[in-house]
Amino acid sequence: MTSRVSLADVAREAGVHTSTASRALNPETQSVVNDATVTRVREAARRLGYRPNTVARGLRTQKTLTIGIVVPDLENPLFPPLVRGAEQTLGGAGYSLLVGNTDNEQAHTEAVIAALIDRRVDGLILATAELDNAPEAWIRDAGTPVVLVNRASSDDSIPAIVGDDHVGIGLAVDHLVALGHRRIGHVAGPLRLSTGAGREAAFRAHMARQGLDPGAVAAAEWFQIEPGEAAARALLERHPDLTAIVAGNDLLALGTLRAAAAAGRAVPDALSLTGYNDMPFVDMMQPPLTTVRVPARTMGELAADVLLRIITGSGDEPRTHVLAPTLTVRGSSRAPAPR
Amino acid sequence: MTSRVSLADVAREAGVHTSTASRALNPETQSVVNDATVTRVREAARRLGYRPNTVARGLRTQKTLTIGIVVPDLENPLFPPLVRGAEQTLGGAGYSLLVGNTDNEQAHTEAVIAALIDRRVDGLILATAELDNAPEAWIRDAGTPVVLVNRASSDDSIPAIVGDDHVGIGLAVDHLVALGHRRIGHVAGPLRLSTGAGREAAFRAHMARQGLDPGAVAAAEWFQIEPGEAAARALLERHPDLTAIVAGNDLLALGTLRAAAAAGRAVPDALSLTGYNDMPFVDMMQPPLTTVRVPARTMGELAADVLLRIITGSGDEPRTHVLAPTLTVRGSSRAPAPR
DNA sequence: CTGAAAGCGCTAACAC
DNA sequence: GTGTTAGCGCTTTCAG
Repeated sequence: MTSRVSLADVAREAGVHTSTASRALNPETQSVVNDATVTRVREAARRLGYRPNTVARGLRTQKTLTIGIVVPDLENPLFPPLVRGAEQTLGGAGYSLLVGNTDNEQAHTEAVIAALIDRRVDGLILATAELDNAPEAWIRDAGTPVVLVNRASSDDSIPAIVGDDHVGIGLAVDHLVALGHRRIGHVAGPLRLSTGAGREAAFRAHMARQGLDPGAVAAAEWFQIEPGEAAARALLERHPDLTAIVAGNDLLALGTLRAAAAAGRAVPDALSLTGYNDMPFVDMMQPPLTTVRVPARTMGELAADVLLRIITGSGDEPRTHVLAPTLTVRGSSRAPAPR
Repeated sequence: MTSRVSLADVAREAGVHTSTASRALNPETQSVVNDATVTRVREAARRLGYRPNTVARGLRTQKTLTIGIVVPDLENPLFPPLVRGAEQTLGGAGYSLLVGNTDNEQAHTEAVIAALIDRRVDGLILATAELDNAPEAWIRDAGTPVVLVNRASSDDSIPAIVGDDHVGIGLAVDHLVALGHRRIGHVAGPLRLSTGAGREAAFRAHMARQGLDPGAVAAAEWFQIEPGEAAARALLERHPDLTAIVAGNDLLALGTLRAAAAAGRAVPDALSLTGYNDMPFVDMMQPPLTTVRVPARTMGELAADVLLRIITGSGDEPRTHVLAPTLTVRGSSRAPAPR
């Protein structure tokens, strides 16, 4: 039970008052204390194996050195790099990370955020994608700093780290058009999520801009393989003449791959396909996926940076960052077969 | 600032003492209080938007309702399901999860664990694989309950949730032998990690049991693709006559795939390959990977269960659970080409 | 430079 | 059934 050593024990051992021990141990206030005393206290602390109680300190200082991060689904490969990036930056600054999963359920999301706020996290990184912004209102009430990641908010006073989905989808559409495709469909993500809705709107806009029919769209229930497969199947049945499909993310693209196989449409020979996110390992799939690259890890780091800036009140006004996506061309897209 | 409502505010609003308010709000002690009072207090709490301060409660009760989980690398696809499983089970019981990454560095691991203990987590799930058990000693000193996952400890009083690597590697070796392979190599994980060392030993044992040469082994620096590629390259140069390779995990198998391609050895035609873990998406690789399945999510749930049991002191002695792996045969293994 | 005293918000004896 | 009191372990005025 070495660790149940309290500051009082250290103070007694060093023959000083707890307040002095506190000052000697805290780098900030250490300069106020006699050098000899500092040494004596530190020595005692070391000898006793003293470890400060972060909970007690947090109660007193109203800072828990803990940040909450909320993601829809840690098993979606987009999120681990993001969490990792945030953890890295935050850890370097002495913060720990409380991670919450929401499964994209509104009710669950609110419960998770509430649990985090009850634990008095110093800040919150929200990577949830629900379009409904209800939580944001009462998070502000709670006075907890927030940064959004991978989605914007209707409340634009909240900083967000987002990829530019309009540009990204444009990259995919233009790539396919340049290859010679004209009948292009879209397997969209859930339209109740900002990423799903945003990319769908972008798809329609870019198709219209290209003078092409933007009507071949099917939305999946979730950003997962099976729903993507179902949506793609429906899309291919309704529009058998499509020569290419832009998927709303990589998991939907993998589902589309399955649906295409089931429909006897080999990718890329009989159907071109693009994904979104460039999540890990899609370069090793069969075929390797052409996809729009979103720098997930960087987004996590950036979100942490901005949050830290808000918390410490340092530096300039923290603002929304829009990251430019790039297109990674691989084997799943090629020129359509001549008719 | 709705949330800066304290229990004292609620008590005042309801016209009772804080202790009464506390009792009325706590389901455990609520029965002690007059029903009418309970209603009045709850009403006041609702009206004021009261949220309990978990930090203050934790200081008083010595329970933070927080569990720490330590993983080597969240970007290794093995771990998200594991963390997810733990989070699910823990969340249902009112606990939140602090997640720490170690990057497999001893020093970093200790710092992360220390940070968690300083935050007075109620328990710790360790999925780190370092063979050196140093941290375990002082975790016990701190009195924090621990469960190990994906590796055992030399201190067998610590419960662990592990897959049976000896059996798992046996499955892979026997599968390849049954296909007709005789010259089989092993791309091992880092031997300083329990999983790396354990699987390597298992490989040698099973090869010997089969009366085959167990000497074709190369260990990778890390459980990652590039180190796997390097180790596989070295192995194939040293033993060009190998017809099959058992990789220490799926990432190493993917690296081996690259090395094989670079050496002009098509998988599975000119080289059979097995992985380990059956991490997400390896079924969609080219070729789909034959691999030993480890139920990561179940392991996370089980670890959480056991930990909860220790914390609440309920039920029988928590013990180590050894989960039986299974072999998933896919496209990366087949009979060797006739010579 | 150091000690005394107060208090962060809550719960748990112990009274009445 | 409810109020009083004390204190979890720490930091931070305020005195001296």
